[in-house]
Amino acid sequence: MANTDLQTVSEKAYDCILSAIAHDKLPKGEFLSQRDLAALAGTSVVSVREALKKLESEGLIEAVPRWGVRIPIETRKSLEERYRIREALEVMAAYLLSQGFDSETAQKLRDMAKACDEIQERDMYHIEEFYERHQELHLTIAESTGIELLKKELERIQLRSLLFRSAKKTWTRRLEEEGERWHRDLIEALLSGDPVLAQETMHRHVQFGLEHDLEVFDRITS
Amino acid sequence: MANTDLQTVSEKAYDCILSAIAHDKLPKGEFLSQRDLAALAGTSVVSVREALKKLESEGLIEAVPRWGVRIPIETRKSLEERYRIREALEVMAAYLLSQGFDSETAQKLRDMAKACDEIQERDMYHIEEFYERHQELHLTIAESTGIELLKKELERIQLRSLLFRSAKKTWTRRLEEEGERWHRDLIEALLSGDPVLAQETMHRHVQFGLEHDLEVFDRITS
DNA sequence: TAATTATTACTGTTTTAACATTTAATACGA
DNA sequence: TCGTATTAAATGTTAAAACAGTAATAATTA
Repeated sequence: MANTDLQTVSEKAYDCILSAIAHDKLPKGEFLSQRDLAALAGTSVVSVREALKKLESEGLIEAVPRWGVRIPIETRKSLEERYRIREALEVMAAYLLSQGFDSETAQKLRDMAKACDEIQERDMYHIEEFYERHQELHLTIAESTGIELLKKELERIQLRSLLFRSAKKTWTRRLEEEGERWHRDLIEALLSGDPVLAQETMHRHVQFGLEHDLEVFDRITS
Repeated sequence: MANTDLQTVSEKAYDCILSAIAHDKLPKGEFLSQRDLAALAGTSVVSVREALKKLESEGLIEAVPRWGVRIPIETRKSLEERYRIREALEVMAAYLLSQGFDSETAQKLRDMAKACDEIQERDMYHIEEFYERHQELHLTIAESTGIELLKKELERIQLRSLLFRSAKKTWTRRLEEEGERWHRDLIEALLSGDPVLAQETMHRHVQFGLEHDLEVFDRITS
């Protein structure tokens, strides 16, 4: 087969634009010039158009035929909708995981949960690292179900949170009030063997995440 | 804004290839020539590449960089994985719908369910129409929750079933054995106001769909 | 001066052609 | 006849230019 090491020019453009979105280098809500994006990425227009097609499928940009593309502005509703999909997928993951797992993955999940809790307790200003580990933990949960598509879809949905990431530079009081064994408790519920407990705990976990993000959102937009 | 009536050349290529997949005009599992696809669609190569990018994001083709694209061969596992995502989304839809709806949508759903049941009872050889109405009903359920993203994601996942559609030209005994108020019962459970009953009924409904498709799949591949 | 027309400079879109790599076939030599 | 080298055709990929619209500006006219 082909050498999959060196990335395609189109992928390079994708990474470039994605990074620009993540670091708030691009204006939101207004249409972007594809030629400017090509200049930014150092590629031709068709390569950025391929990249934009992928970004559109991930919900990171919205495209209007014959008009252009723009980065959607996060709203309270888009936040809630995204969390509903997350909840659906993650509760399913919790159910499946509670139905069967090997001791190896169990240990891995416990370790990752512990790492999450410790970052949160040790230094609550390392928020970037916390979010990274937190997302990694949730993706690993999905992966551990054996349903590959579940991880893939969750990853896709989670990518949208980049639209809101730059805003989440600070903790909310909610996070501090959570117990110091927050994620470890989640994992233990998932590994308890009780599907109802697993689903219920995951439900509350995601629900908490939504409320947290909404609090940040309201603070910013006010 | 722009005239959204006339479709883009890229969209035309998309429709063309999608139709070709749905009607089994393209070989599965082996790599396809993009130039041939361009000739088939009557467009240039870059336009079909844009179309392929979208098809890839929907899981209808898989792409290997610098190598090509091919239509994935449906397997027992891919079937099960897809149904797991469906279940996650649809159970969520059932929960949300049971929590609140207006009488107008309730009536619409009852009508659609009745239509489904009647097609099934009247003439069990109109399978194409049945599947169309059935899918329409489920999408309307998702839509009625008010979470637009839920319908969108379900639509995306359901599109993958095209890979298997050509095989589903016959009923299985399972379908005949189902009660003649099958879908009406589902809708009544969703509208009962009891979230647990709603979720549980939807769970069984999707589970039944999986078992049905698996039966067809096994019959074909043996 | 105000309104209208024409021109210019942008936009997204699409095609054509060129590039780079790989597969297949042919020709050549032992 | 077998094996190797060379050539030819085909592939995915990318860039550059042409196309088709739109918006804004400049020019012209009433």
